[in-house]
Amino acid sequence: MTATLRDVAREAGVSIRTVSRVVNNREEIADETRRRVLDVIARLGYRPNTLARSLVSGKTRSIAVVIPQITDPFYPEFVQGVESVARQQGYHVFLCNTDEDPAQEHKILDALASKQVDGIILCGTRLTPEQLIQANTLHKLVLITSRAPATLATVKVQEELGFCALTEHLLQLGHQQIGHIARLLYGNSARRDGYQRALRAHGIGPFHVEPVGRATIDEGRAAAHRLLDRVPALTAITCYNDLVAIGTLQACADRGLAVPTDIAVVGFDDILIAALVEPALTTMHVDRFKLGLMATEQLMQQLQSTDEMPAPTSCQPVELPTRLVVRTTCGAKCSANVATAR
Amino acid sequence: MTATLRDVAREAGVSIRTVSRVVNNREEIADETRRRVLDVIARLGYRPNTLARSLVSGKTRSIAVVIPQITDPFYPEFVQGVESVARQQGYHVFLCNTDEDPAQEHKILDALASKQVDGIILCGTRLTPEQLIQANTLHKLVLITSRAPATLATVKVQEELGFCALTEHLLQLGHQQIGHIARLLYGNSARRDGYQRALRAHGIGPFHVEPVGRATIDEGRAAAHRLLDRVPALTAITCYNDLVAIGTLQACADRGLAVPTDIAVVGFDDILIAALVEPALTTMHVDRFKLGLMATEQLMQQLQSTDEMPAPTSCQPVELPTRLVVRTTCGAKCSANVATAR
DNA sequence: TTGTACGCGTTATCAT
DNA sequence: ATGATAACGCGTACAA
Repeated sequence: MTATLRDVAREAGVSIRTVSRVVNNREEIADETRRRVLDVIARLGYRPNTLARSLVSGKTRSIAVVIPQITDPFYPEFVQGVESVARQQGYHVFLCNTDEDPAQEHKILDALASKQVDGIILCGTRLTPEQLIQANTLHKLVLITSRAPATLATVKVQEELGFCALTEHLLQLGHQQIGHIARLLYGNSARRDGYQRALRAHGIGPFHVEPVGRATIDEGRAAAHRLLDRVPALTAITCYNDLVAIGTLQACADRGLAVPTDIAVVGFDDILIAALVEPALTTMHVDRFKLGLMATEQLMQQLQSTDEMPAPTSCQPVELPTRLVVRTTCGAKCSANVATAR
Repeated sequence: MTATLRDVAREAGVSIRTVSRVVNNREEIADETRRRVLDVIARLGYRPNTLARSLVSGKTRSIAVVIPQITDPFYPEFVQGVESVARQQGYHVFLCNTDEDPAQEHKILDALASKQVDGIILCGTRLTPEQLIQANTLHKLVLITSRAPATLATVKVQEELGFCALTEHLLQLGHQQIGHIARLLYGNSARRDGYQRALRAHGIGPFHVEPVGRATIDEGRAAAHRLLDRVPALTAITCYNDLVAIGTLQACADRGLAVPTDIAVVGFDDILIAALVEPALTTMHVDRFKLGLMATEQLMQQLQSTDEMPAPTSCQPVELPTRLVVRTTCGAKCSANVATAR
């Protein structure tokens, strides 16, 4: 069906090796020969078989990006970043959704090992540290997470710092009763920690944390209702991310609470929708495209490292700063009122 | 480094062939032998090398989905659909962004041929019909588009029909001066055609079509301004998609036009944001996840077809219906007013 | 039930 | 400058 080196060689009356040389622009070849070979290549529509190449070289020039769900608004831009530097470097990208299921994630990693991908970017993993270390022996791995074994290559968003600054912003506006809707992973959350750290710095307590299972609009709405039922005096709610915040906005509307007059709401990530809802959401911007770039560059470094000359696996994880985006839902414009009101 | 069949064979004191049989659960093997082999496999952490397998079988069990941009809100759910049935069938998915650049698209298709992917789902292609037919000789191909050569396997959204129904809805509400913001590809657009068909059916003219280069919020906003400058009497604007419609909403706000009181606006696709903007957008729902499913199933059929028994390449393209979602921006609630007003 | 040997399409090592 | 040939890791006739 599709032409091989041998076909070209036979047709051009040269050896396989010669064709191979022409294809790879190797060494000197008689111009006359090269011309003839190139001619046959074009005529037969020959294309090198990457499979065979990879079998010999041990490299596939393909990587995988493993994420919970591409439909989560956080990931498309991230993946775009990954793919853009990957292709620029001649790599192709497998996309794998785990559906937030650890078992599925495990199966995927296993299958990718057989697939001989050169490296993996693993996001929002649900695996245990031990499993991650195990996976790292199998793959060249870059993790995108805030809770990772220190020995693994990691790129992280400054979640705790960012969320602390976000909460601090509300505190500056005079809020004292601040709640938080958290998404806990094995009981942990860097964002919740940031929330708590900010309150603690101001000597404010207790914490009002309400968990969601998944970080969706609907779960956010339900959680906000639970939280407000429990602590009606809240003047502000910090949300795990923008989707949850939008759900919270809906819950406030359900209860006839005006935002930001009666209560402030803030999100995290700054997804497209955040700027479009009414009232527009105050949030922390996370440059997800850049995060994808950074992760992939990190991975590429690992890929270029040899065994004798291992990459300077900077023990320090690469960190991506966040940026406060003040819109309407925090009531920043009303800061004077709030300040004088207390 | 990583164990091969030979390693396992040597270690277990059997032949390569025997190990191969165990791995593939082939034929009968003495339980004793199988046990011993499985034991060694586990101990050595052997994993079959898919590369080598593929080289022999001529199948990689990987497909590619080629799209303009994963950050376009249309695609994440589509890709999710693709990946879900692909994995279920044991296939992995390469994700390739063309950035809406025909040259890039061409390069990608070329590279994928070398990659030996088993099939490709090609969305929103910018290639010419001739190029597509050419590409189809190189790949098993499924197209997602409204403008495709009839001989190629295609899954299409009922864009013209859907847009016609959408426009009809506005006509039913009494609108007479209806504009359209179009995204033209080589001068064509199924959605614009639907708009025109609806008007024509009611004997209404002329058409008021304003083009955008890319279907984004910003371009939509600018186009809406141009359109309203040109035809201030418009009582409704139909937009190529929801992003453009949101831009149009912003343009209306810029001009102090109340929606839907002063002017109606409708979109297409029903992306998540459509329900969240204020006022909520009336639009046509396109089940993008299902579209992904359908495309992949179509491709799987092709993959299972042999040369002697070619797939019944249904000359008829598979079609996905759309569904009208009435929200606020069309002013359906005010239909009585509008009807009596004329 | 198990083993031998060849082929998949390339690259790379040695000759010539 | 060019050619024979051995890997790469696996599946599979064909033998035993």
